Amino acid sequence: MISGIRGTRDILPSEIGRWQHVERVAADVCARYGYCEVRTPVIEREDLFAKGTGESTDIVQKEMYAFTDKGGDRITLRPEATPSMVRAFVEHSLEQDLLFAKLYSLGPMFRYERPQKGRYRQFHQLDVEVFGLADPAIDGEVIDLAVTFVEELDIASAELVINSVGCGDCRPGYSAVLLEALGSRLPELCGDCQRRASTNPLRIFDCKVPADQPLIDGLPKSENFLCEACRDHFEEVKRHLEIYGHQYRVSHRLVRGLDYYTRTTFEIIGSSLGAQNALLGGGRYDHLVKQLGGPDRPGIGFAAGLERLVLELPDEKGSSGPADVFVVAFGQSTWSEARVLARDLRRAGFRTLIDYGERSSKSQMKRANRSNVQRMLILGEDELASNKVTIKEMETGHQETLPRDEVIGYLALHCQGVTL
RNA sequence: GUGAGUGUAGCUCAAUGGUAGAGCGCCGGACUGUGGCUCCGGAUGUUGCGGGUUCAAUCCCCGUCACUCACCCCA
Repeated sequence: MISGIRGTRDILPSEIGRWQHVERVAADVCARYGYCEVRTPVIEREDLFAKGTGESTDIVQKEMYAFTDKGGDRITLRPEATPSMVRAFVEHSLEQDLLFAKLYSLGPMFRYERPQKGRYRQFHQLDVEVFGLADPAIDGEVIDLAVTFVEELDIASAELVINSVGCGDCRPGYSAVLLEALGSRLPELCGDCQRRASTNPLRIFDCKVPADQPLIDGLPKSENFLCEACRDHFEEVKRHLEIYGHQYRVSHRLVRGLDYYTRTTFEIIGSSLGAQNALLGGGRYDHLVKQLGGPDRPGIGFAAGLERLVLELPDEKGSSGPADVFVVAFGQSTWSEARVLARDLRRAGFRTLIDYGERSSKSQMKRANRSNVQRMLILGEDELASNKVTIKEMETGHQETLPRDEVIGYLALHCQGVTL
């Protein structure tokens, strides 16, 4: 037996309904907000992520599935979608074609990490991106889309957290302020924090080591060090969230791990996910498009982890419901007609089951019962002779015999969600 | 990459240094034209894999793989 690869999973029939539900809501919400779906390849040139995601990030340094293909090119399985979306936007000059470059995509990403609750090596994201709009109104609308998406999935107790990480003008100054505030106490922090102090001081705020918290809590808050433009932008984003009536928490500790973020960052946190608790996260990236060789266009977007959303979905969501009808052949001579009947019902739009192997009527009915079907349609020799069928409702046990050409009419009345 | 815990039937789990059992599920029958309830019968395991200790290992030891959780990182 050859098993699946570590960190990958099979999504089985018992779970697929929940996935389809999440994907359907995602596509639906995006369409209502004016987003166009795009699908980009799962393989890209390694450079795209080195330049886009950032050479210094863990994702690029140690988590990419990268290889040399037969032509000698360095290829990688995409670890995130944003650089691909930027590439597609630039490569096809989409800003010429679209009134607004509002795009979304749904698909698998790959990172070589140790699997954990809500974290897999192949995982799936909804990726939402907007190019060319710097107005804080779009920040507000993107966040509103994210909140609406999570709400429409009926995910309870999700929390919206926002922050501004500033821009190229003010962030270096703030980093320096942080280092200065830490000063001689830096060695008191954990090893990771000391490493962060030299690579990206803001990320000290990500630290979860309990002993470090008092010192970190005392650090100067980013809000007080934003430049005027960034501060105004952030205030406007907050104003828009208030227009929409969304609850949010400002956390100066929300500093995201990717290099390209500027100004607005946000996350929606789930409640039952364990350590990997971000349902979705994103932010503004005003220099990424240019950095990847495109025109100087701002961008903003987020990625939502579908595994995590499926995990947080209420239990009853996405159950596909029982089939409409189970055709039971009573007697050896009725099988051919029973199969034609089942075929006709299927063509008429009803979810129809029928047994195989010419098993006894008893065992067919046991299967019908086990299949949780709503009703049996019994075709026996008596019915065959009179061109009728017997319909038995499983729940009540009520049954009646009616002419065969009235069956579809009967089912149309009694089945839900059928279009004829 | 680091740490901890766990791997026994399809599922949930027992068991003992002497080559494994229950419940649920599954299949059949009682009930040959009526499912669910009940009763009766039946099938299924290289005890994750490899090695070691031992007369003998599912149990003890080592390795490995997988899963789970946490670190790291992030969706």
